[in-house]
Amino acid sequence: MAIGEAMAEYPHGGTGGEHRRDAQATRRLLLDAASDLFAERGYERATVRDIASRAGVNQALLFRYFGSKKALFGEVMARGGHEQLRTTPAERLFEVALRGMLGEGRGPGADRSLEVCLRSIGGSDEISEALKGLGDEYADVLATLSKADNGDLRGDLALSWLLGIGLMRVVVGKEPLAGADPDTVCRLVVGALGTLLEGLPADDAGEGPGGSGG
Amino acid sequence: MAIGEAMAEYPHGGTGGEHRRDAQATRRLLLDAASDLFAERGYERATVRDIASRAGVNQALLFRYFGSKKALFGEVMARGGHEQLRTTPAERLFEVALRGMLGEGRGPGADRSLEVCLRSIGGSDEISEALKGLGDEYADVLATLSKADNGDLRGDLALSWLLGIGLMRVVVGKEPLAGADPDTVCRLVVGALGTLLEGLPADDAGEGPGGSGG
DNA sequence: CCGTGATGTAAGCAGGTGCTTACACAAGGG
DNA sequence: CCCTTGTGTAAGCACCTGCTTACATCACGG
Repeated sequence: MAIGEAMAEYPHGGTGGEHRRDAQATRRLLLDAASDLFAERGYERATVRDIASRAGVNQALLFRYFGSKKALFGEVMARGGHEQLRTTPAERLFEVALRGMLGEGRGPGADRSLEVCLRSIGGSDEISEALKGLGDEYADVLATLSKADNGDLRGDLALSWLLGIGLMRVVVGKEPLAGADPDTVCRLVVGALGTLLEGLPADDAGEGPGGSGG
Repeated sequence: MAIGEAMAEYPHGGTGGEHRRDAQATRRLLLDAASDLFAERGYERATVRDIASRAGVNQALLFRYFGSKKALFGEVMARGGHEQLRTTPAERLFEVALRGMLGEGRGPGADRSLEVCLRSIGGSDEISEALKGLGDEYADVLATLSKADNGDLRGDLALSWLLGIGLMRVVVGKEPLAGADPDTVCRLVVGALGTLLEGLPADDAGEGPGGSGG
């Protein structure tokens, strides 16, 4: 995943498989490793030693290139994220983000920003601020889906549900939610949210309580 | 369980306000301090030194009386919690828990178990297991509010929203949700959940998107 | 009175954390 | 060639963590 995506051409034309001395390449190695570990363990539990080890470099380089663990976290969040926000129309954002959280299209390079957020809760206050910032961007878009005067609050509530579902499913692993079919979950949630955000394109939003097949 | 069963009369009949050498009393002091700090900072960020300091006793006593930080956490969770679960009828549980999370009736001695859960996410796996257990109890009750065949999944989804709202409001402090009127939030959420759990007593569940006054 | 045991305390230990420093190796230019 | 500059590395520092140990202090029984 992380390795081998830009190791083709080195400035000195190295043909060997060994990674020669290339600051940009090791920088990216560190960023990739940090992205993975932050998503897997959250900010606090991902140690700089683990990150450097997974990147295959010395941890001192991490501080030479990024200055501090927090700065590295900032670069990770700034790099990976926001594609989903930019490329997804508002009325599809909730479902796309929800399906991303439910594990669909969790390929390499997928946007795991929300996952990182969930696993980093309770860390330092500065981290919480960074996470609040990302949440704001999502909530702002979701708020446009309601014409009510408290549309921004409704956007917050929709985002809350999104994160709560991710919390229980990805972080806690609570059953039966953790093993539930993404389609079923999505249908139930989007249907219920139709009351809150009338701009959501409901599959079959009006379905009764006994509806959805498992 | 262990506390409060022999507190009233001291063996030496002490009438003074000063706490004499009383193991039960210091045990309770430690439990109270731990309860507060776990709720404020979560499990990991609440250190045994802070807990002992807030209790006004030496930290060695913490280990003498509880053995380990994890055991202390277990006693805290076993002591405070579950009153809400036992004393609240199923159809009111969601709203009561939601209002508790929204800050109403947050007096001393209130059940902050869910708050502790939220702030302790990402800690050690054993802690996550304990939190999953508490979540199971809530979700089981909520699941009874739907007659659908996937009622347990619907219960999980309702609990997810509850925790997600607490996450954004209490832990992250995201506006406008953090400062929103509990009544408004409750009305919006319970209304939307009416689609999911038909057993919820909706205030005015059928309200349209532009309804609720802010 | 002193001894015994429960209670409280200061100091320390082993391990982990983010971060720094002193040094080794590889290029490029004089 | 040597010297400078950029890159990689091992070792260590200062601090914090949960937890332990050796010691003081009080209540009570002889």
